[in-house]
Amino acid sequence: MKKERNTEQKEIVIKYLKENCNEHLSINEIYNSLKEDVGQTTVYRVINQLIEKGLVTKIPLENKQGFCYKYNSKNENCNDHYHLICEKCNNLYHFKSEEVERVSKEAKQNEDFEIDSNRIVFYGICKKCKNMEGEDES
Amino acid sequence: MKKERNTEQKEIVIKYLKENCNEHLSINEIYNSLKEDVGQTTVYRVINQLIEKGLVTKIPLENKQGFCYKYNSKNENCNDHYHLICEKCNNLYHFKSEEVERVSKEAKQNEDFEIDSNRIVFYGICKKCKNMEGEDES
DNA sequence: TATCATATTGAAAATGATTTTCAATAAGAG
DNA sequence: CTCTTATTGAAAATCATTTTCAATATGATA
Repeated sequence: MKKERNTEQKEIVIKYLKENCNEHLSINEIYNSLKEDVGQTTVYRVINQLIEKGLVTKIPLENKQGFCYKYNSKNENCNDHYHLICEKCNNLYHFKSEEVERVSKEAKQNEDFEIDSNRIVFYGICKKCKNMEGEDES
Repeated sequence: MKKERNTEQKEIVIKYLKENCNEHLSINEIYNSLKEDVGQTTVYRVINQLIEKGLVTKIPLENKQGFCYKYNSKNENCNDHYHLICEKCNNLYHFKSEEVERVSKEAKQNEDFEIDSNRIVFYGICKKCKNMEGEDES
């Protein structure tokens, strides 16, 4: 039963995540913004602590290895949308859907699986990349 | 315009993937099964070729870095289910849902985003882990 | 069938993301 | 103020994946 301590670095990371709670950040984005005050190892550590507490959501990147992270501020409107990741450009889009709730219910009923609404991600092709298709293969 | 060649190794990997087309395999599982005939680098290379052709789907692992792969045999019933990954045990479950189709339509209409039906993954907690909850924190 | 250009292979090295190690520091309880 | 120990950060270790490059094998062509 170790007691967690409050440190300057932890506060800085949390502050930054809160300020950018509607973006999905890579470790590098976070570290580069804070590198004068917080080491990379610590960024990883603080974020992992926050994930354990359920305060941060980790979303796998497409194609590349690595993840992006997002602070789950329950006051903000971060629970009412889902995610679309484009397989071509890797961009992440927010997606409001009325049907997703029903999918969650189906999963619970049929599979007894509790879907984590913060972690619903669909992969595919975004508008931009769809329009560019064929431009490079004429 | 390089012409692709047919090699023994390529055939071995493809054969193995086809035989296990209803499982999601990590590179290690594949490599360990074939290591007497195919090198690891080649496993990676062949799989990447198949992904480019759309014959193999790559799904990010949860928590861990890395991916798992699955052969998309269009004859088999691999297009009629989606995926649930447990955040605790990392197990992957197949999930049949009638609602998911509607979500895809919504995404197309509202966001002009073409969801790749082979790559729909929901994260959450599976039955087994839900039941175990609390056992380690009394 | 023999020859040849080059795609493919695999071991080793390189890369990139993340974790571990460990000595130095600092939080906070007493 | 002191002391225990959680935390930090640089460097090393680890793990997944890609790149390099010399050796090999494919398949087109003579």
